[in-house]
Amino acid sequence: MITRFAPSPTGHLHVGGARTALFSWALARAMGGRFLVRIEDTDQARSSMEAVEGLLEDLHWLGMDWDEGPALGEVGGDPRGIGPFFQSERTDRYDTAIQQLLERDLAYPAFETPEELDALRAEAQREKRNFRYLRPDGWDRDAALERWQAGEPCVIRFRMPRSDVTVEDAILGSVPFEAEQLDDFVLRKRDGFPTYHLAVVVDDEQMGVSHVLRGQEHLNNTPKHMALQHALGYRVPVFGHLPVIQNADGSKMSKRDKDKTARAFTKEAGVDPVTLPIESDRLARWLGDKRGQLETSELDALAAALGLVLPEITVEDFRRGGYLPEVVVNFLALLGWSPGEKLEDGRDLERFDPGFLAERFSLDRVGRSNARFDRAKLLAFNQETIGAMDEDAFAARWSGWLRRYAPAAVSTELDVPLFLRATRPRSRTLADPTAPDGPGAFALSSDEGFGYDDKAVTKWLAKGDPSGFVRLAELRQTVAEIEPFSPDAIEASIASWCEAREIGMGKAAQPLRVAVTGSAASPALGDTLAILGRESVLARIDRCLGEQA
RNA sequence: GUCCCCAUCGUCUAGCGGUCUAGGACUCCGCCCUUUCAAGGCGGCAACACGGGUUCGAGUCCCGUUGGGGAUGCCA
Repeated sequence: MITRFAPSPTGHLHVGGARTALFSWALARAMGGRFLVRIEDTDQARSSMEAVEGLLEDLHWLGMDWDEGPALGEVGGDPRGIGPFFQSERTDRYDTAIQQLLERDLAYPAFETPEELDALRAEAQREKRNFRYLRPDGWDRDAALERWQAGEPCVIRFRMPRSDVTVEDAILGSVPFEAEQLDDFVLRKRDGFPTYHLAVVVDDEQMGVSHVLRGQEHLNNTPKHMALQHALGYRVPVFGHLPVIQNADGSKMSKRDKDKTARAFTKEAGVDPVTLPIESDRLARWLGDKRGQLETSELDALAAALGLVLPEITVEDFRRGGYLPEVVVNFLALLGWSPGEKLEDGRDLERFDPGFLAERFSLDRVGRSNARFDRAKLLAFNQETIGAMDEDAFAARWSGWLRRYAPAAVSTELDVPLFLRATRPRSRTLADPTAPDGPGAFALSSDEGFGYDDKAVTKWLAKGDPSGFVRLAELRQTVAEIEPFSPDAIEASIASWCEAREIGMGKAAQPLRVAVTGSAASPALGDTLAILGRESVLARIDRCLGEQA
């Protein structure tokens, strides 16, 4: 068995692609087969080398390895001599295939311009007809070949056989397609590059791919691919079409969602284009073209300029968001696959690592219905995994994330182990401890840099008899003398202070907490104060007393 | 419009004709614990889209309706 993942390098790996890759990888691993990666860069306008590198790194980060394909460290290579793995470097092979088809009159040049085709489509739509391109009956082959030979710009189309095709899908079963629905699709574009349809068929054959897993959005393409395979005398691989991953609103979760969100927001915001970080002609074109896509960097810049939060779509988005790769893999695997096993206590087995998938994955347990991507559940999985790690493992993961995404977030003076002890149980992602509104925010601002929550001040400091301010002033003295200034000693000292006055801990803890963090919620009091350090705590108490009382 | 796919709690799913008064997870809501917020423990709400068949028996099989999704590109 040979499976493959064949992304087009137009940006980071998105979650749909990640799941396709994951299932393909897991299938090969579970069946003792091979898994290869191929880069489908036939769209010259949109492909880039940075995207290739990003894609490979995303795959690697998720824990997948490939036996054949572009090299990334130890992974990849070409042991069978089936490369290159970039379609842009395989054009001779596509030309050969096209030549064969042309000679047998199974393919032919077509000279309509894109504009003419657009017009034909528009006309068909007006008349509520289905447009499909077919070679006319009285077509003059010699004349067409002559024009082609003369170098007239054209595309090469496949002569789709006028017969019904049934796709035997390993997930969906038999899927019939009527001949009337199939048209003479393009094999080679005007720019000389093959279309996806031709390239994928040629490469899968030449690379010996036996099982093709892909999203259901490709199901309609499959009869075309099968017809091509028959025409070229190729083997037909086993196809498996995976259900679509949907957004919360039920639409397909796609890379273009970022463009979609940004486009809608830009139009609505009604800002002067000159103030935006994108050249105005390009911006106008993008705004007017639903199919147009900006580069990731452009989108990020635009979002920043507009104060817009782009939807998380790519693996990199989730990595930046502080999700763990094994959790992403686990969650993605559950979107359309389940092990179908119960634990001893009657719960479903649903938490597993990539190794489990690689051992147990099978096509017969892949679902057929679309699945919505539920952030809440992903977050819950991430939190649970973070909570279950031992301290060192968590610290290592967290600092790895910090170095990559927020190297300046914490000062060198911070007691990191203590900080993490306090923030980890309150964190759902690696980004949470240092998030601006996260559980560790109080420790990351200067003594003057945070604001006081009015409600908290009123409730815990202004009210009461004696008031919180009065207690706070008394506590200041106690706090100044705690030795050592450790969580346990602080807790013990405050507790005995309360005991002596026969009052509950809350009467002391809350005024203190509000004074040093500005809010009524923070980690345990001992941890909170110890993280700040005595000096900072006293400074904040003084500030509070002076500013709020 | 046309073609294709799909249909169990709000969401992800288990269920492959009787063991289903439909199980689990997430979310949500209570209660406990508690110096706050979390975490943790316990409990609760919540689904077989509808209509016909087939069958002794249907969430499970068939057909239709409705609903959702995908495709309809010289993108992949």
